[in-house]
This record gives sequence, structure tokens and C-alpha cells, in this order.
Amino acid sequence: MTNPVKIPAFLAHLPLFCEMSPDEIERIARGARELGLARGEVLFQRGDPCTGFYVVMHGRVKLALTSPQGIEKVVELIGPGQSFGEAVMFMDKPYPVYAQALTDSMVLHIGKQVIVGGIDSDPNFCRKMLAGLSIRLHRLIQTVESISLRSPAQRVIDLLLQELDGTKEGLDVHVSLSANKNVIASNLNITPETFSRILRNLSDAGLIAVEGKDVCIRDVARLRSYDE
Amino acid sequence: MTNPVKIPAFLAHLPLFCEMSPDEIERIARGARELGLARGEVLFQRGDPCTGFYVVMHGRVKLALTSPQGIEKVVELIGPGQSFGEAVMFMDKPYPVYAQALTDSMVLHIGKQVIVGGIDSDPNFCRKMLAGLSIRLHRLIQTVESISLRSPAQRVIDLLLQELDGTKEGLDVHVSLSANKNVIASNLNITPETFSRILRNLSDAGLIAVEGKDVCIRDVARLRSYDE
DNA sequence: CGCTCCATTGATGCCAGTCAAGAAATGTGG
DNA sequence: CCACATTTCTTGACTGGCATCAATGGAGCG
Repeated sequence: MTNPVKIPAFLAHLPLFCEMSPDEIERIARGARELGLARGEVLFQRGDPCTGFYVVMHGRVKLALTSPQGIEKVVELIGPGQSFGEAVMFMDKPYPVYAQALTDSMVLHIGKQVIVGGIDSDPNFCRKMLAGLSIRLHRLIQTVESISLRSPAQRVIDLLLQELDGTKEGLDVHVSLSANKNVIASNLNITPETFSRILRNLSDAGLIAVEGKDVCIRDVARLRSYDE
Repeated sequence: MTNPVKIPAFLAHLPLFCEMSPDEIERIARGARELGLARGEVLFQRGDPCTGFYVVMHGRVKLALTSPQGIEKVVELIGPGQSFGEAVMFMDKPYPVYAQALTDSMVLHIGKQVIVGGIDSDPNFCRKMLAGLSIRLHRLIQTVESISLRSPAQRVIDLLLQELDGTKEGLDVHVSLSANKNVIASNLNITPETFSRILRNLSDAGLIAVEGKDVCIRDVARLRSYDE
């Protein structure tokens, strides 16, 4: 089916495993298995027990919650090279969110045992695991800050600017939305309608140009300093 | 000044250290120092570098953010026996929030070095550290869920119910708010005015009785199932 | 070509924020 | 211990932004 030889190579360039010796990587790889996901397929439900964590090889996965009234809230979007579900491994609690593939995807499941084993034998690995969790925590605090203190329009602008990432400044910079607009809207904690209207306002103001999932930022500096 | 003999005893009954040997505890204690804080005193600012983490011995500390417009958002309230700042230790980033004492308090600062040392030598300790971070992460997800999917009134009810904690059910149960109402309101992501009005509504509905920081829950089950 | 999914746009309503004033509680100094 | 100052809390009137509801427009796909 899939080629198991490639797994160690893939693992070796992840931040979490990159300093490990080849045989340690090999050990981890033996506890890992590839999983193909069709678009829309649910990887785990909220409440499911946790048997390990996941790394996205290609495709895109969302972590989300559903309210009693059936409203969905997207907590996080996970792309290639990113991992999720590590935190739940270290508690005896089930998943607090559910995971669903947004596109046809390939993910790697890494069993709990090999990680726990790695921790016991390799303090360096342990520190990386801690760093990984810390970064996630940091990101969640940013999420809380964003939802609590920034207006919907500011949140949209922030999103556009962080999709930039590498490219720091410039004119007519091109970015691409990483998911459907309703998914992104949910992640920004606004309705799709509001998202659409904000994009329209920014377009009318000459700050961006939208064409489907492609957004052209006319002037990064001006967008960054834009105040409603 | 303060009695250093007490520190090991205090450490020993924290979840993080409770299974450690006495001499390991002793080693941690040597890397710790007590800090007295006056009400209103700022322990660290957002952006400060991190040199360790903190445990509250008595008193109460808030972790908060300030928006560019000067609006404050309380991210977390920390009480006796609880710790904060662990996550930042494992990244080379500064504090993403600031910490301020809400009452005269005594906190313990535990230096980064002794923790890193503990991780290298004790896998069990390492696992506890991971568990601790995981629990914080879990709590933050709950925060996001609460802000995103629950109405202000529901959030107030949730707060009252979780202050209960031990006492699961019953009539005329008494709880006490752990901080000033404006602080709690900020933590619930509502204005003090809205908080006041919601408490009033719940009072008028006969669900609770408020007297200063003391709240009497008339019927826990009814409050829990209350739908706006 | 028709179906489904996604995005946009308009009209409307409501909840919570804002502003402002007053009451109550807390703290302070004489 | 009282009078005063300051902070905290409550209440009212008003406003506005975002959600909601509803209908239409496109894009992709079998």
C-alpha cells in the first residue's frame, strides 16, 4: 500500500524528532502508521479515548467543537508538517475536540507507547515535547486574545497578515486562504456573512483584492496599520 | 524573614512534586524563593523574560492582557496551590501575559535550572510536567469553547457551578466569588454592567441570591438546567 | 445540464457594549 | 470612631455591530 521506508525520513525533519539518532527514529517509526483520509472523514470524535497523536503529511485537518445547539466552532486548522493531539496523550481524558479532514489527506498516527518510551530514555526528546506543548499553549492564548480584544475586522486582517508569514512587506502580495470561507469564519469566531462583508469592505477600501480563495494584499504596511 | 524549612513541606504536597524523594524536593527547594506581593503589585509584565515559574502559597494572582486601546482581559485567576508560567519556561519567548496580585499574596518562584535538571534526571517528573501543561491546555480550550459557543448568561452560570466544585448538588448552596466582580466579568469576557445585570436576572428568577461576593444557589440542579 | 455546495448580498432585530449617574462598600487619615 | 475619599457595583437610557433569516448568484462536478 504505502511505502514504510519513507516514514523515518518524514519523521526526521519534524522539529520534534529532528535531533534524534537514526535508530531512535526507527523505533518511533515502528510505532507509527499511515492513515489515508477522504475529504469530510472524521478522524476522531470528541470524547474518544486517545491512543497517540497525529502528524499531517499532506492535506488539511480541522479541530472543532459542536455546541448543544449544533453550532460548530473551528478551534484549529492543521496543515502539512503540523501535529495535533499531543496534549491529550498525557492526561487520562478523552479528546476535547473532534478532528475532520477538510481535504483528502494523509496523516501519521504515532502510538502513545513509543512516545512515553522516548520520554523515559531521552531527556532531550522530553524537552522538545514540552516545547511543543508550550507552543500550542502560546497559540491558544493568542486565540483567546484575538477573540477577546480584537474586532472582527481586525481578526480578518490578522489572518491575512499571518498567512503572509515569510513575506514581510511589499505591494501586491498574494496569499491563499487555507480552507473554505465558512471554516475560516468559524475559526475567526464570526459568521460567514460577516466574513464576506469584511472582505468586501477591505476591497472597497482598496486594501485587498479577493478572487475566490486568492487574496491580493495591495499594500502590506497599509493593511497592517488599517484601523477599521 | 521567612521560614525556609516550610518550603519543602509545601512543595511536597503539590501534584507536580508529590512523588519525589525528600532529597529531590530539597534540591528543588534550593532553587526556589518566596516572594511577598502587595495587592496590586505586578509580578511580571508581558514581554518580560522568563526565569522560572510560580506557585501561589496564599493570596490570588491574575494573568491578564491589555489591548492597544487599554482594555484589559483577564485570562486566568490563580489561587493557592496553583502554579503559572510553566509553559513559558520551555520556549525562548517572553511572557505573553502579565501577572498582578489581586490581594496581598505570597508566591514561590522556582528557578528554571532546577526544573530542567529535574527533567533530565527524572522521567517521572517529566511526565508530570507534561501532564501539568496538558491540563492547562485543556483549560484554555474550555475557555475558547466557553467564549465561542456559550452565551454570557451561560458563562455566568458555568462560573457559579464550577465554583461549587466539591458540592455536587443540593439546595441553598453557598459559594463565594474569588475576586472583584469587574475582574470576574473580564474573565468571562463580558462587561461589569452585563455581569451585574445577569446576576440580577438570575436573582429575579429565584435561582440565586447575591450578597456582595457571596452567592447562594437556591437549587443547583435548576440552575444547571436553566436556559436563559 | 441540473445538482449540490459555497459565497454573497440585503433586510431586520436583538443583545451586549457604551455612556452616565448614583449607590454602596471599602479604605484612609485625623 | 467618624468624616471623607476612592474604588466598586448597580441601574438606566441609548446605540450599534453582528447575528439571523432569506434569497440569489456562481462554481465545480457527475
